[in-house]
Amino acid sequence: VLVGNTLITMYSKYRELGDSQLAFKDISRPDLISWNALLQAFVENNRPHQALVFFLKMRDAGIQPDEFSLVSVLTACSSLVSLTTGKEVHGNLIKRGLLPVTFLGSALIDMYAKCGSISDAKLVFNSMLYKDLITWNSIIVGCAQNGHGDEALKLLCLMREGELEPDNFTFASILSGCADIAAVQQGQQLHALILKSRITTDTAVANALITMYTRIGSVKEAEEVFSKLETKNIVSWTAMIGGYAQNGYAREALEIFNKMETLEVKPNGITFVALLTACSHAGLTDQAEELFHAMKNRYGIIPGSEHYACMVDVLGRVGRLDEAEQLIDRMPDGSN
RNA sequence: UUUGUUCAGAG
Repeated sequence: VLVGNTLITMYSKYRELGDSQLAFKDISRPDLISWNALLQAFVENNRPHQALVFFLKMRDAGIQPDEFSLVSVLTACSSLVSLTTGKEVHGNLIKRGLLPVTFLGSALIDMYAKCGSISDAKLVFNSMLYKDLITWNSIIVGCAQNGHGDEALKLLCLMREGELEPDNFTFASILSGCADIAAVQQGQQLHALILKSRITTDTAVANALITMYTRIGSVKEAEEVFSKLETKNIVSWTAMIGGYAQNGYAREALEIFNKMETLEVKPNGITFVALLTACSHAGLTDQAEELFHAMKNRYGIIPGSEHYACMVDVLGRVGRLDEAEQLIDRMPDGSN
């Protein structure tokens, strides 16, 4: 059993979910850890629905889920944005007298926040006696992602009044909250605070700064953060391209995309959304068509409805309405 | 041997 359980997890880390399932089947008497390991494998490999199905199967098999199982299934509810299922799970753990401590607590907060019920998230947060860094981060992220950037900032103050030091997760999400409400002053204050700590070099934090600055039109500041950042990832590049696009700098957007290509950084679907909007805002029809073609043929990215929408916009703006219509007819999701 | 939080996306 021990070897089998280890195998389930190992295959899951290597994104071989099928092998994890086989490893589970090969265990003659799977124990609670076996069930938990495969449940978590579904979650980690972006199969939240299968995770829920497996969770029900587990109960049918007479296995009482423990804290590990519940945290995993709550994570699945978060990614499915399934508030009703999440509440059911919460109700069950209340009935069983399980308290929302550490892992369970933050999983609940995260579930409620991701499902848009920030009031429930706060109830859980306030009911918790011991709050660690991740508990705080979970509620701060919840506020930041639900348009309550001001509350996120207040929570940051409260957190620092206690003995807890915010980390890169805290700053990245708060900055992104500031970008959403265009809280310029707070954002700059945070930037100053970050420069004093050694979090400056964190990629996610820098990426959030880039977005914050381009949202308020400070392209120069964003460029400075971007150029100083040594560990650029695809989000950094896409944020900068999108920042240029939103501020009308289509040429610059296309230029750093070329730079990306020469450095052999692989763009993703979101990168192309940013590029196509840059073209559509600037009326660069030919470039847009080239990019749309390249994304399929050179990069093997299947265009989604968001890319088709950009192209329809591009063609529509120059009066090529028939072609726009034909494109819609060829869309994979024509109902969009 | 199994569990929680962050950063980029169009119309």
